[in-house]
Amino acid sequence: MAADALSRVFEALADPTRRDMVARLAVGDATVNELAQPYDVTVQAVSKHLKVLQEAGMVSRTRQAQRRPVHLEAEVLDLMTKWIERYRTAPPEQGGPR
Amino acid sequence: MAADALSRVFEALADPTRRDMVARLAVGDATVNELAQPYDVTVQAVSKHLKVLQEAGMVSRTRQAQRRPVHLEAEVLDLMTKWIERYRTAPPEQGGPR
DNA sequence: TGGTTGCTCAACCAGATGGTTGAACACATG
DNA sequence: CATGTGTTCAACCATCTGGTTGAGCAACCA
Repeated sequence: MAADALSRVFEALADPTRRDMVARLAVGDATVNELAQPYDVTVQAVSKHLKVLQEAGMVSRTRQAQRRPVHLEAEVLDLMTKWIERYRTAPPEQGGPR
Repeated sequence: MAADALSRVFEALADPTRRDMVARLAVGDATVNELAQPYDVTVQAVSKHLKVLQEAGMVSRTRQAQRRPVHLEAEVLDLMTKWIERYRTAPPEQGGPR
């Protein structure tokens, strides 16, 4: 995949599992195990997904004993929004991109 | 890649070349050759990129003699915007997603 | 100390992606 | 009809992706 920030964010959200995780994290921080629970994949696979989100700057990790809670960092979404606003058909307000 | 519409749109825009093409098409329709001109790849490669954009519903093709002009269909971007708005840190207005 | 829990790293695999070249199709024009 | 232009299709290739299993590390607990 291309290495630029915008590409990483779009790429990260191109996977429904990852979008789902973002939705889950919007409710509150969660551990890898908690995030893996709804899905029919191994914890390792979920850990990989998180790595993608982390490299896109969308989540951060802390340490809490042996747990590594995941925290949503939604600021990067604004990067995408700024790009998209330029090409939307239905401008949310006049005057170009916010 | 996952087959759902939202994933296809995110995926399509995860490539800087394709984003660039969208930017070019926002100015006006263009043929495959015109679109390929700025890039250091074959016309076939550009044709493949267009196929991705088309399958994401972001462009349509007509026929004009032997040319097949490409037209931007920006409506699908709203799909993405709706998703994103839910998780942005800086809500453009109160009251949840538009 | 030794075991258990939470997580990551490494190696591997099947399938997708983005590029190539070469051939073919569609249409206009000599 | 033959040739040139614009585009796509097919086959191939290297690399990436999303999954697996197995091993290992870090921190708590008995």
